[in-house]
Amino acid sequence: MAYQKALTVLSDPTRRAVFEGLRDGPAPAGLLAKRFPVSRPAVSQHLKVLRDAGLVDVERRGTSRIYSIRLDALRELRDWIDGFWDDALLQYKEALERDDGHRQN
Amino acid sequence: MAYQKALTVLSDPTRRAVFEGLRDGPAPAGLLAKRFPVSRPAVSQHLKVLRDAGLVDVERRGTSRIYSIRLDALRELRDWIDGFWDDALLQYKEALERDDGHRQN
DNA sequence: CTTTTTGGTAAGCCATGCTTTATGTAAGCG
DNA sequence: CGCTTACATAAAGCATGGCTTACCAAAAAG
Repeated sequence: MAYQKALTVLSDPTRRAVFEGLRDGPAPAGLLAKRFPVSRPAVSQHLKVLRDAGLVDVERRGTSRIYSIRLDALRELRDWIDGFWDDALLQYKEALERDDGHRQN
Repeated sequence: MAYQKALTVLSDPTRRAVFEGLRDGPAPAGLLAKRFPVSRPAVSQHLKVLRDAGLVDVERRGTSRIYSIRLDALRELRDWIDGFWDDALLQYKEALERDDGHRQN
């Protein structure tokens, strides 16, 4: 049930942008920070939140820390959304059929 | 690019619960409100936010208003997550192959 | 046309949390 | 060893936003 944490964490635009910055591959914190109009500590804190939520991984290499997407939490979020979508779609189809049925009566 | 609004809106636990309350089918506002430990106006406000984000639809029937899931916004969110997931998975596989390659050298 | 039912709107309080500046830490470098 | 690089952590300010109480609106019932 960690999709809830993921949703909470991905709600902030800046943090979401930081996370999306890892979409093409791992990157060091500094490089991520330079892309956004907020201070470097701000990005650092966002990364911490993302880490605590299990959305990213860190690996120290020399003085820099390489961040990367972590699949587990992302998968839970995907599964939740997909399940929700499936239910909603099914609901929609059933509603259509009910309407057709009524029209025939 | 409405997945951003969806993510923002679904970050609040109560609001998310209200939204999930529509997962099994449409429901009137009052019935939704009774399920949660917050006041009815609070739920009303959450429903307004969900409506503004395009996540739910309203239909007036008598004095009550029937809320239901709206597919469009949900689909955008699903597509974003799925795309992100695919990219992340691809990244993971490439990383594995790189490691294997290094091991063989 | 008053009352009831079912909700939405307004105002205000208060906690959460995002941001910045300042400081701390650990690894490479000369 | 200092010094620099690269980043984290701490403290504080300030805005956002969720909750409650109080009030309003519209449809149905009688």
